[in-house]
Amino acid sequence: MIRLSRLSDYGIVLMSHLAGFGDGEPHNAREIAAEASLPQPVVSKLLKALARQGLLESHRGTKGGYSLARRPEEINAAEMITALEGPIGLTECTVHPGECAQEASCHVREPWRRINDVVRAALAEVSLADLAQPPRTPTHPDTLPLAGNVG
Amino acid sequence: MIRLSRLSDYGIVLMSHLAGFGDGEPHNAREIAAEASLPQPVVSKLLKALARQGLLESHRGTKGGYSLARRPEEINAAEMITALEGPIGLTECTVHPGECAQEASCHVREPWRRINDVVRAALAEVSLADLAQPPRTPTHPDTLPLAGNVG
DNA sequence: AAATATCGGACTGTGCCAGTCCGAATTCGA
DNA sequence: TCGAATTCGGACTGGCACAGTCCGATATTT
Repeated sequence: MIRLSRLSDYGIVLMSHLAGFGDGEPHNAREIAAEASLPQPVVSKLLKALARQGLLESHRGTKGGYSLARRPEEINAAEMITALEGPIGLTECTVHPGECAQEASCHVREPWRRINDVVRAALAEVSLADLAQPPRTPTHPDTLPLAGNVG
Repeated sequence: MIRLSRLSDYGIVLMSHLAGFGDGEPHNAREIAAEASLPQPVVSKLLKALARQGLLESHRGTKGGYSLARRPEEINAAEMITALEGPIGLTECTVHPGECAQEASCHVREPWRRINDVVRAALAEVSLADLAQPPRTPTHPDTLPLAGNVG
């Protein structure tokens, strides 16, 4: 259904919570889980994955935890989704060329590729800062790319 | 993975084949299956679903089959996807509000709604005619909405 | 040394997807 | 009027990815 998996959705919520803290300090999985009202094992798993992909920095030990690897303005939705569930692509052939037997004769492939690029671009325009802010007061109201396209 | 299901992908390919025939005549499932090199039961199932959603007209009997309910220019990708796999929405709460326990306190919801709208709009701009045409000669080259946004 | 974290992976159940199949209803042609 | 071809509507099944849990090892702070 062109839907991201629930875990990925959670992951982005977690990122927005981390951005919301404002400090650069590490926060541990338990704290973030409580903040987001999500089960702690799930949160652990997601934070692990995000750190592995370079969006978070991990800090071991007693006062350890996770902190954003970059400023919220420098992290976008496309990155997060890619980190959480692999390359963005509506169709199989966009992500894994060559696995579809009828690629050569497929007339629909090129249009889909363009559509994919548009979706990807739309997601790349949205920063974590935009996601973390309350709806009515975005960080960069003038440059928020979605405002003009939505009714 | 923000991916449409394989069946939906097939469904759109089938629609583009039907558009490619050019005539308004009904074509049966076996013929279309052969055209698209897909198993016939799958094709049957998909055509059934598309007809049920009003995108195709079905004709029973010996010379029966399926034909487009509207002209290819009047059918867009968002419709086809919606018909094949339900409402377009990246997150659960966009499609089924009220099922997520933390909707009230979720800061990310509103931004996601805007992103959804952008994705949906992008898909609505692409007509079946655009999909069915060979890549380099779209029906409406000047109004094809994707051209400007892609590198 | 003890406590607290992450790290890395294995593990399991559930649900949806992909695909098949069948009987009934409908239409066309002879 | 009969038979053939086709859609229609639904049930059914196997497989696989997702969702979520758990544990031992490692690192860091006190």
